[in-house]
Amino acid sequence: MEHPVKTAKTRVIFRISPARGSRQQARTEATRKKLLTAAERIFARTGYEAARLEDIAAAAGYTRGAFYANFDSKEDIFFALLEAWINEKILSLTSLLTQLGSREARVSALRQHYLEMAYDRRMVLLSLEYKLFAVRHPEAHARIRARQERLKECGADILKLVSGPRSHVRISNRAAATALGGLSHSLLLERLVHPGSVTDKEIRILLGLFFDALIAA
Amino acid sequence: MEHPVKTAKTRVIFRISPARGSRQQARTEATRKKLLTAAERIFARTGYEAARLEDIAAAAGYTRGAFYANFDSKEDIFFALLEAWINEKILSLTSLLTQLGSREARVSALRQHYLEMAYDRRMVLLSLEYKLFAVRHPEAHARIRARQERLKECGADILKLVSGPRSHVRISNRAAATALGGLSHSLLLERLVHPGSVTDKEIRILLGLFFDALIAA
DNA sequence: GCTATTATATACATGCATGTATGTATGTGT
DNA sequence: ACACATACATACATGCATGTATATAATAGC
Repeated sequence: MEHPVKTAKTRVIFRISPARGSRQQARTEATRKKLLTAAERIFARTGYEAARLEDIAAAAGYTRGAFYANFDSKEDIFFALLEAWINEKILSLTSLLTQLGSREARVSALRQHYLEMAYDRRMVLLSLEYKLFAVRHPEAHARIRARQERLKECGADILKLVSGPRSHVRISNRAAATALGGLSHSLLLERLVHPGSVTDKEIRILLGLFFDALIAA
Repeated sequence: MEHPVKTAKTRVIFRISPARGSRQQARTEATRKKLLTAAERIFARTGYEAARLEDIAAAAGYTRGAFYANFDSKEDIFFALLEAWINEKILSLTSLLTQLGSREARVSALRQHYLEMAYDRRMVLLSLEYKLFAVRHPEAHARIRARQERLKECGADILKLVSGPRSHVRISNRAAATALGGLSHSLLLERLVHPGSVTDKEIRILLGLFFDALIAA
């Protein structure tokens, strides 16, 4: 009716009965959220392709009925999750950016941030899923790209704040942020594949080494 | 017969009719190889899960019949490909290791090696597939781990040759090799996702920076 | 050249995940 | 309390990839 176009189920119901009981609305929102966090786990565990909708629903405590009441397809929830996830990430990054004191405080906070990235297993795996999906689905490329772009810009802004004017720079802040995130992710991935192949200490040293080299450059 | 155990189809036929015409043998070997290189392309393009056996066969110029004559399953060819691929990689690495002249020559050759890694699109995607597969299939973990282990050891050996005794070292050669490979891979992945987000020049600089920092450390 | 064997194709059966349609129960407005 | 909408479950239909069994084409030995 109103939407012949294939749109994601982002609460079209609002329009139809705007003043519906906020009780059910809250309930819906809750299951939607549960489904999203379940999807986060399942996608990270099994990967996008192998993930079954039924597993996602079950992990949230529902059946596929609840799923299809809230999302259109696997791709739909995949993108909804990306949206929610990136927003959250950006929030935490900008808070890191704004509540800064001295430059030194900023530097060490940022250093800490990249170090912590190397311990967020779910984030690494999910992030990889989105990147691989983007590479392999050119039509969806733009959507994913736009999201990750915002995150990267955010990281670059922070690095900029930290590294000062970067006079004799040959590397953009964006590239530096990318490289730091990439190194962090790949080190964690390595640990996931070969636990114990790289020690905690080594990760800290490697990341610190690279971080300092970039800041200094 | 000899093998009740579920073994990959690695030419059991040899035993059964040892002196069969080498004509057919060559033919079989050729299609097997074609299937493997096709699988390499398809796996890299679409990922392991989404890859269809029929596409692999078609990409090699056959149908699924030829596939099942040579391999047992998707997993079977996946591992066969890993085997072939790692062996090839190790060969090229050891050749790099042996044909070395001075230490300087070795260093620059190794630098070059890591730089080139950042342009081998197929390798990055494939490598990720194997790592993700290993993380997600604990039962297959060991097989993959063993292969990649050999490769990493090889890289570490080379770094060792290059970096000398590493007196005041806090980072193992293994970890350093891992980190370099990881950075290289993640930079290329970034370029695949966001072409143009990082320039060629920046990649060279970033990798060089990190490489030098590691050698110096 | 004829038979046996191997290499590949074709056709069929099965399973499984998706999506849809319908059912049911719980909440909501009047 | 009644009519109705919403949230979710259950059952069914479909499609598609896998795997297997059978058929055909190519090759080797005699």
